Order: sequence, then structure tokens, then C-alpha cells
Amino acid sequence: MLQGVSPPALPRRIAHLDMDAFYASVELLRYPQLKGLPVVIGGARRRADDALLQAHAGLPLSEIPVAAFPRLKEYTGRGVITTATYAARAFGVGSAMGLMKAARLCPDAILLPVDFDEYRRYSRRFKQVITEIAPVMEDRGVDEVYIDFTDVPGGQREGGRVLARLIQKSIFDATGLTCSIGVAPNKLLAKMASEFRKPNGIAIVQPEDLQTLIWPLPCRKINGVGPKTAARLAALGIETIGQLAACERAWLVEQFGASHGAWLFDAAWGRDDRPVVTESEPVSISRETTFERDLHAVRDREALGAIFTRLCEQVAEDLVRKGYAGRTIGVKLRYADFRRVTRETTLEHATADAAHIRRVAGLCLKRLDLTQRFRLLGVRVGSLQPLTATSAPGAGRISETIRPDPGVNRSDAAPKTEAITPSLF
DNA sequence: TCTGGGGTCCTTCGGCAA
DNA sequence: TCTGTTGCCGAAGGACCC
Repeated sequence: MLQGVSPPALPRRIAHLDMDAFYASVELLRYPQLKGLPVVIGGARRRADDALLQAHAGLPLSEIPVAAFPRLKEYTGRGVITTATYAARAFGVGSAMGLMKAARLCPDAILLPVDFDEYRRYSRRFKQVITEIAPVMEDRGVDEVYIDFTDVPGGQREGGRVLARLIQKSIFDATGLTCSIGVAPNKLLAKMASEFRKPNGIAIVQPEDLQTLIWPLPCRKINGVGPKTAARLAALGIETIGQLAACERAWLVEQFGASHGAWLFDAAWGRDDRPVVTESEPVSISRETTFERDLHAVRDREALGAIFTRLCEQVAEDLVRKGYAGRTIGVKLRYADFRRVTRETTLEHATADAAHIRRVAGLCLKRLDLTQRFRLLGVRVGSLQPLTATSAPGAGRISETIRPDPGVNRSDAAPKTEAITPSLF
């Protein structure tokens, strides 16, 4: 057999790019007068700045007086902080903290609502800048991407630093935002590297840097080691990645199982051959909501029914907008004590129909203990497939009648309409 | 007055068929 | 016919991430 005469493969150079304090930075572009002040962006149910915007209609956003912004102490209701500026963090306020607790720590912090539409606009812009320079990019969320530098002209120069600098500058010129970039032989190390020189920094990791740069770090810095695994490792006396690397692979497999144990060992040795994936299909689409107060299936039947219907309609709208239908329909409940339960059912045929989803999700709900109050209700559709002409979209508002579906109730083949019961299930 | 929303992937378990 | 094994699949939950 003829040997291929392709040129020697270049060493893999993978970059991880992370926007610096993305949400807060976008807000500061809008409201530059808040620079340097404690600002938290929170999961406010209602836009915390609605009144503000109305009161100053006609005035450029950047000229709204700081004194007019809503303060944390004025907020009532549930919710957590999505992100906080460094000035707010100085008060001990941080991501995932309850708004009420944060209000005690820093009552005068300015509270802004999360504006995902705006963040997505900026997200699209910076990603477009990147793909114009380096086309092999993997989307990892609104503020993060992996980029394969390997075959990009200049991608190997100074270990990737030259290209990283070009991308940083191009993003800043296009958006006014800064980012941090780590470049390494693989995604695992690149992700860790991007944290080394935040904000607005570039860090290069070469294979030979493993012992000096990676091994001293705590195990929690490995992307994929969360609080539970870190605690289990700590209980075994393993705190750093270097200590993890010193373990016998077989012993880790004994402790954590074949897959997880082997993965931990490989991660500690900086091994990761996952490719940069430029396209992916969603696996599921869901909607969920936390209520203002805990609700009871019987005593709050009407309110819950309306919320449930709305969630099903939203999921159906999302499915149609994104061009999918799904076979697995499920519900999620969070009880007042924060226990989470799920129930799901797989249908014979995929659907994107709001009424159908509601009917099947209602049956799932019936399988749960509804005598206790709960705080959250969610609806999920999984096992997605592209929406074709044969799938019944029917998204939008649930009407008074629903079409019988060929996938369930096959005995119901005769055309008839079925009134949606006004009750929850 | 703790604790959001939207995802992915993995493990475990039970039912079922070969 | 009964029992054990294996493999697959769906359901439920855990862990993790942004």
C-alpha cells in the first residue's frame, strides 16, 4: 500500500476564550456612569429598571443619574445574583447568592435585571469576529468558545500568542469588550490556561509546563470536577492536580468507577483528545419557572394551571422556532424543601404541539406527590428530531380544542376534538 | 425571607427480549 | 418449561457547566 505523503501534522494548538465579566461589561457599555460602583445583575422576575427607563424616557441611557437606579434593598421577592461587579464583590456579594442575603451585605448596590437578548447580541458579534479570523470555533455558551488554532495562518507563532492577540484586539475594536485567552495542546488545558491572566490576558501552556503550571492547582480547577468530586477527593487526601496525577490509575478506578476514575487520571496528566466541535444539535428544550411563593396543587389550582399551560406553550414555541419536535416529554418539580423530582414519558411520534405536550406533561405530573407545596415547575421536551412537514407543529397558544394525536390514544383515530380541562391536570 | 434558568452527560435500576 | 445471562432501552436522578 502506498504511504501517504501528507506533510507532518502540526502540533495541536487549542484556544479557550472567555469574555471578562461579560454581563456586567455589557451593562457598563450601556450605563457607563455606573463604572466603579457596586452593581449586581440579578434574576429579577420583573425588570428592576422598568420604572427607571420610563421616568427618564427620552434621555440617553448614559445620562440617567446614578441616584435614580434601583437599589438592592428596595427589591422584594425571590431570585439570585447572576453576576456582580468587582466593587460589589468587595462586600462579599457574589454569583448564585440569594438577593435577600446580598441586600443585607450591600443594601445600596445597584440592581440591574438580566437582559439575555442584549448579551446574545454581543455574543453573536464577538463570535463573528472570531470566525472571520479562525473558522474552527466551538460555541460553549454566551461568553465562551474554543478555537482550533492549529491550521490557522500564524496560529503556531509564539505558541499561539500572536493569533490570540489579534483576536483580542479585533473583539475589542468591534465591541468594546475584553476577553482572556488560554492556548494549550488541548481543550482541557486551554480552559485552565484562560483563567491564568484574567482580565484581558493571554496565557500559553506547552506540554512541558504541566508540572509547573497545572499540578500545583487545586483539583477543582479541572473543568468537570465540581464540588462533589472535589470533596470526595479531599476526603481521600487529594487536594492538588499533582496529587491526583500521583495516584495509581487502578486505584482511582476503584474509587470513582471505570469511566470517572480513568477520566480523572487522564485529566491530571493533561490528556484530552476531544476535538473542537463546530456544529451540534440540541438534545432537549425546556422551560421552568420559580413561583413568587410556594404553591399547592389544590389550593392554587387555577394559578398553577395557567403557569403550566404557559410553560407548555413556551416550549412549543421554542421547538417550532428552532425547528424541532420531540418524543420525550417530562416535568420537573422542586418542592419547598428543595428536593427535585422529574417524570417523563416517551411517545411513539415526535411532537411540537403545545396542547399535546400539555396533555402528556399533565399525565407525568399525576405520577408525582402533589400533596406538598412546591416552588418550581418545569416542562421539558427531549429526544429531539428536525421538525418536518409530517410533524404537527401547532405551536402557539393552546386553543380550546386539541387534535387527536396519532402517537397516543391510537384507538382515538376517529376525528374528534377534545376539550382541554380547565384544571391543572 | 438563602438558593434562577437552561442545558449536557453519566450512572443506576428495572423491564423486557433473545 | 424453567432459570440464568446478556444487552438494550427508558426512566429517574446526580453532577456539572454557563
